[in-house]
Order: sequence, then C-alpha cells, then structure tokens
Amino acid sequence: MTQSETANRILDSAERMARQGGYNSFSFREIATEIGIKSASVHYHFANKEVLGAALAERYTNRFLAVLGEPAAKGADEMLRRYAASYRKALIEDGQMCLCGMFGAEISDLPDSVARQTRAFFVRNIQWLGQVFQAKGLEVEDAETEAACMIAALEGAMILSRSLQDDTLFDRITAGYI
Amino acid sequence: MTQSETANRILDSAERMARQGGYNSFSFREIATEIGIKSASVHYHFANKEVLGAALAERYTNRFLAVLGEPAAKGADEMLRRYAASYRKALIEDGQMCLCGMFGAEISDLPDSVARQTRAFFVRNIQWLGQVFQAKGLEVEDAETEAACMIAALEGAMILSRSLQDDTLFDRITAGYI
DNA sequence: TTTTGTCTACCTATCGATAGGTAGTTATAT
DNA sequence: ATATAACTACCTATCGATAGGTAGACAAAA
Repeated sequence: MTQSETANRILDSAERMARQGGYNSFSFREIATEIGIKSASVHYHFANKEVLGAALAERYTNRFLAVLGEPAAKGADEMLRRYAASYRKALIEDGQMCLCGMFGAEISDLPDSVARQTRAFFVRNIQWLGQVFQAKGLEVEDAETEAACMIAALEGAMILSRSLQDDTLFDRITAGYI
Repeated sequence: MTQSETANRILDSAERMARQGGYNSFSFREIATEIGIKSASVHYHFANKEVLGAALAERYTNRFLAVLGEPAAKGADEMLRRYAASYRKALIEDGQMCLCGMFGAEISDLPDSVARQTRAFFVRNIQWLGQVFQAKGLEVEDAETEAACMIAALEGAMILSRSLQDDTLFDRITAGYI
C-alpha cells in the first residue's frame, strides 16, 4: 500500500508530537494546522485516532527494523553497536524519544490496536536482538532475555538522560553494550 | 504542612491514574467523581493542574525514599535487593508503573514545576543508590553511573514487562541486580 | 462519471479554570 | 457569654478552549 504524500506528512507530524509527550499529545487539529490542512481532512486519511496511532506504531516499527537491516549482516558486536547507536541518534541528534517506549509506558490506557502494534515493536526487536546474541553463542532463551535486558537499558537510559537533560548519561548507561 | 484527608484522597486518585497513562490521563473531573466531590472542590485543594502534578511527584519521591530507608541501613547487597523489590512490588503486586518513569518519558511536555520535581526524583534516587554502590567499593562517579544504570534497567524493565504482559520478564531483566 | 482529496460548518464531550455562594467550625474581641 | 470575623471545605453555575468526530458541498483528476 503506497501512502499518499499527505498521509505521510500527517504521520510525520503525529510521530514528532507523540515522541515528545505520548499518545495524548497529538491531536487532529494540531497536526492539521502544522501541515496546512483542516482537521476534517486528517480524518479522510485516518478514520479516527486509534487508526492513526496504530499506523504510527506500525510505520515506526518497520522503519526501525529496516534501518537495522538483517541481524546477521555483519559481526555480532557491530550489530549490537548499530542497535544502540540507533537509540542514541534518536535521543541525541534528533532530540526525540522512542515512540514505542512512550506508547509502552502508557500501554494500559491505549486503544487495543495501538497497544497491539506497540507490543509488536518489542516482540520483533527482541527477536532481532535475540538473533544477534545467538550469534554470540547464547541459547535461544538466554539470547532473548539478554535482548530484553538491552532494550530495557536503552529505553530507561533515554528516560533518565532526557529527564536529567544530560546527554552524556545515555552514553555512560549504555557503555556496557558498546 | 499536614495535608487534609481530602487532599490525600485527591493525590491517591490522581497518582493511580497518572501511573496508568501519564500526566494527561488524570483530570479534575474524573478525580472528583471518583472521590465523591465536585471538580471545583479539587481546585480548592490544588489551585491548578501544575500544582497538583508537582505535589504528586513530590509526595511520590518522598514516600519512595522513605520506604527505602537510609542507604547504609543494612548490607549493600541487601539494599540493592530492597531497591529492586520496590519496583517489582509496584509493577507486579500493585499493577502500576513508576510515576516518575511516566513523567520522565513525557518530561518535555510537562509544566516546569512538574518537570523539576520529576528530575528531583531521579537525582535523589541516583544519590541514594550511589551511596550503596560506594559501600560496595566504587568511586563516587562510578557509583552514580552504576546507580543510573540500575534505575534505567528497572524503568525499562517495567515498560517492557507491562507492554508484553509478562511479569516474568521483569524478573529476568532485573535478575542481574539481585 | 466516479474517485480522490479537500473544504466549510457543525456536533457532543470534556478539559482546566473561575465566580460567587453557603454551611459549619474556629478564633478573637467585647 | 455573646457577637463578630475569619477560615474551611465544599457547592452550583458557567466560562472559553479544545478534544475527536461527522455531514455534505465542491473541485480536480481519472
């Protein structure tokens, strides 16, 4: 399915807002104003907020994994570095949180399909990282636990680093993984 | 300043909502309905939402540290276990997220005083845990970095564990700390 | 001529917040 | 002891702003 240019701009706008303040921090009106259309027109592209939120999480997940590439593309250590760097870039270069980290924190208040897509982000990321840790010699279960540890550390590092407005904190927290 | 009974019930209600969905998920009306007064009366106790939010974060921080006690009260390992257990209890027994983890995620969208109190939570927790790690022989700086690592892991573990609706994941992620 | 994408013009529900009022309690002054 | 004053903790009623959402008109493109 090829998204229209406007639909992409809606997603871009919503994503930026959601990564600052979560699911309740983007609105049809604000998105519309930002991209120069009316809020009713946003509904043409995304029937309701739940649909928009789910599309947001799905696009984010796909793009996130696409940037990473195949987990076995290079050496395992290089892939771990690449994974951590992807969070680092979001936080430090782009000044944004992880969309699914935000959604994950408030998951029990999210509409079903948004929660489902958020879960899918973590499942697929644990699988991806799990394959890397398997390449380092870990058994499947241990590898996926190790993967979850690393993702938790990265998500937590983002929250602490941003809260304390200290970019170096992110690097110090994640130093063990790179 | 001793809080009135009603003020405490307002805080209890707001805290529960905020720990499910963040700052935008509690409202004067909903709190009022829940405790059986009118929303205007909530304003009598807390002039505006920013004041309520800041009071929420401050009370949470004080209570959190009070439960922990002095960082040198027992052996360092016991204190680490106690610290991790405090997050575990919130998530698994009470089914709630860390209030300041929620606020931390959305900190750039929060009113100033709420952001300030949220920062104070992390600062004071890093100091507390830092003292424990110093008791284990680490230098001040390393101890505080180690403290930040542990807090990040716990906050991240909460998000992943709740997102994937898997309590055992929290224990597996935090196993290294206990 | 149908589809696509946008518009105007609304709606209902809810948000945080304010004004003004009222019992009931407590403190002060006579 | 009583009258006055202030304070506490709520109330009703309402405000303007904003939320998500809908119906229907319209122009351009296929």
